[in-house]
Amino acid sequence: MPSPRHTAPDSLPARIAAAFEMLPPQLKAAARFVLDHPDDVALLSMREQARRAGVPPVTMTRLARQLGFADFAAFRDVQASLLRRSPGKAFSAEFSNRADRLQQRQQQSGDAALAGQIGWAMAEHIASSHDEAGIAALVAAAKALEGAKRLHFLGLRSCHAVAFHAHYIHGLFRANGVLLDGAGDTGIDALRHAGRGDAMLAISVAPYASATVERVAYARQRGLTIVGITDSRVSPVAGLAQHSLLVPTDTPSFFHAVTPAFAMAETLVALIAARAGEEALAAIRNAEVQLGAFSTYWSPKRKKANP
Amino acid sequence: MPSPRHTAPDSLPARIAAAFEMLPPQLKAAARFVLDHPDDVALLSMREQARRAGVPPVTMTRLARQLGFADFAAFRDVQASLLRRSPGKAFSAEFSNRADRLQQRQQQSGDAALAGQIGWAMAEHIASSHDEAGIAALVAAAKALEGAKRLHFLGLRSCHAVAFHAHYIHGLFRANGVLLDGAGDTGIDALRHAGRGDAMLAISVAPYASATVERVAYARQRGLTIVGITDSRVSPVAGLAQHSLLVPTDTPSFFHAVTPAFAMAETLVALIAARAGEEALAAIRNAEVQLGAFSTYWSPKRKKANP
DNA sequence: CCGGATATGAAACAAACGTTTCATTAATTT
DNA sequence: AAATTAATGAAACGTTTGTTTCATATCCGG
Repeated sequence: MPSPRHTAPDSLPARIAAAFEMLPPQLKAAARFVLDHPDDVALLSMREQARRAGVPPVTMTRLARQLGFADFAAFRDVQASLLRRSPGKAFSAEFSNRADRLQQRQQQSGDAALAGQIGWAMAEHIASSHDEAGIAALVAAAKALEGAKRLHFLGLRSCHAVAFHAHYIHGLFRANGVLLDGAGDTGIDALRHAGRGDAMLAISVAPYASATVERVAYARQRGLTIVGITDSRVSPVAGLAQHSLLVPTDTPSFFHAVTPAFAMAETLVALIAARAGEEALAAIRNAEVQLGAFSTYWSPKRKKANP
Repeated sequence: MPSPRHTAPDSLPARIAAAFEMLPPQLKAAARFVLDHPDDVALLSMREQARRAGVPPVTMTRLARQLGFADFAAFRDVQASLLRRSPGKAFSAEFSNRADRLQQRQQQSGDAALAGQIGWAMAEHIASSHDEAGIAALVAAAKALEGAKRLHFLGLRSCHAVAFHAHYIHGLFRANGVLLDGAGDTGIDALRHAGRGDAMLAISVAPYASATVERVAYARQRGLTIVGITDSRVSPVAGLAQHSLLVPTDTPSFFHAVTPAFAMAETLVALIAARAGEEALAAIRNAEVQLGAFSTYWSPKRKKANP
């Protein structure tokens, strides 16, 4: 027996159900199968579905077209994306609306399509890395870091920006952060005096900078608690870290996206701040005030109102 | 894309991870892809997975065998059954987790809820800033920047990481980028020799660093083309830039999220690279090869298999 | 009962699939 | 150094895929 599912008012299943009565008998048979076995659409070959539905293969093609898709493949793709555990699924209708729009956009010209896809990929990556399991890992990592005597930030090359930023915002409420940026090859010096009770946040995505790996290994050996933000559970730093925060990095562009790692770092530090309580909050406010005294920040000038 | 996931201790992914170190390099590449994209195993053709993993098709067959399956099909079937939402699964934690994920999230305790909300906000912000209008602005900005003689990157304080990163990835395919980081208060020097034909990418979100505003104003006066990544139509930088890319920055945390600005910068540079064509692409590849020659990047070492 | 439409499935199709084979290269052992 | 084993990818294999084509069957308004 098929598994009924309650669906959003204008979802694809709902659309099929609406069109159902208007279909010729054979297409109805095919549509019935699709409604009752939505998962199979993406997981079985079209011919296999036809077999199970008791219709010839052509009918599946015709059904897809009848529903407004160019292909059976197009139909299948939609079902596949609904099945993926990663993305929009976890999130509201707002998001899946956007998914639809993205599909339309794919037909646009090169630049716009590329930009749209990159943006979408990043949003999805962030959403998926902040899912249930990701958040659990995040909270655990925050707990592991908050008590550290010194917190070292390490990220080189494409990941340096992430380490830099994490260190910066961490510095708004805590004075025990150390950025291991290796300017003048001093990257490892601070670690000489570090040991048990200290911690490190290491960011590393493919291609992994070997200097990062070396330093993490060194830190590990010295007994630091290590949290890694990386792109695979088998990346070199994932192997060395007590806590690994995994972020997807692939994009339609030629670069690996660093944005998801950046997002993860921002969330992590925010979490540490939150756990540090009112004291930290006050420190953040205080930081801005102090900087304001030196006119670090711009403030709007009054203009004359129109007469 | 793709999404790494944190998994139960004895699940299939965990088994793969365990066997991972014993595998020869090519199989590792394949295994890495499988670990990082478990959904794709069931949803993509084997050849497509091989393409994405950067290995020849045979390797996927070999991987499946190595893991103890008779077929790639057998392996795929396991992954497919993990993906199905259907009956047998209906009682599993997996299913109900998903169904109620949003609701649960709201009831979660402070830390997890906060992390979830931050993640959601960031994903949302990125998606919304890559909408129709955002993309149009992005493409226009890329066009404006691609022809510049020199391209200056400016971002201070919380935005420095963004400028740094944009400069870094831009440097992978172009040699005309200049980072105005102002170390030792040299921030403005490079601008003395800049003028019409040059361009600037300025990143600035509230609270706006006044030094950034000053320098953008100076650049504008010297005739540079200016693209701003900022958080408001009425921010000081938006008023000075020919092209403004707007990013939302509010979060449930005490910090302004810089992630959306970071994402915008990454997309922008990717777009410039794409428009620069094959030449730029080759340069990017070349950059990685050259760095590889100095062993900048880590590459996996083989380990002995069990006797 | 006819005539023009719609509905249907068998067969043929190119394309893509997953696998096998085999020659070559890289490691390891003798 | 030589001998042996493991690892690798190109090419070719026979399947299976999803689609097109076309001839037949069915419907329905005259």
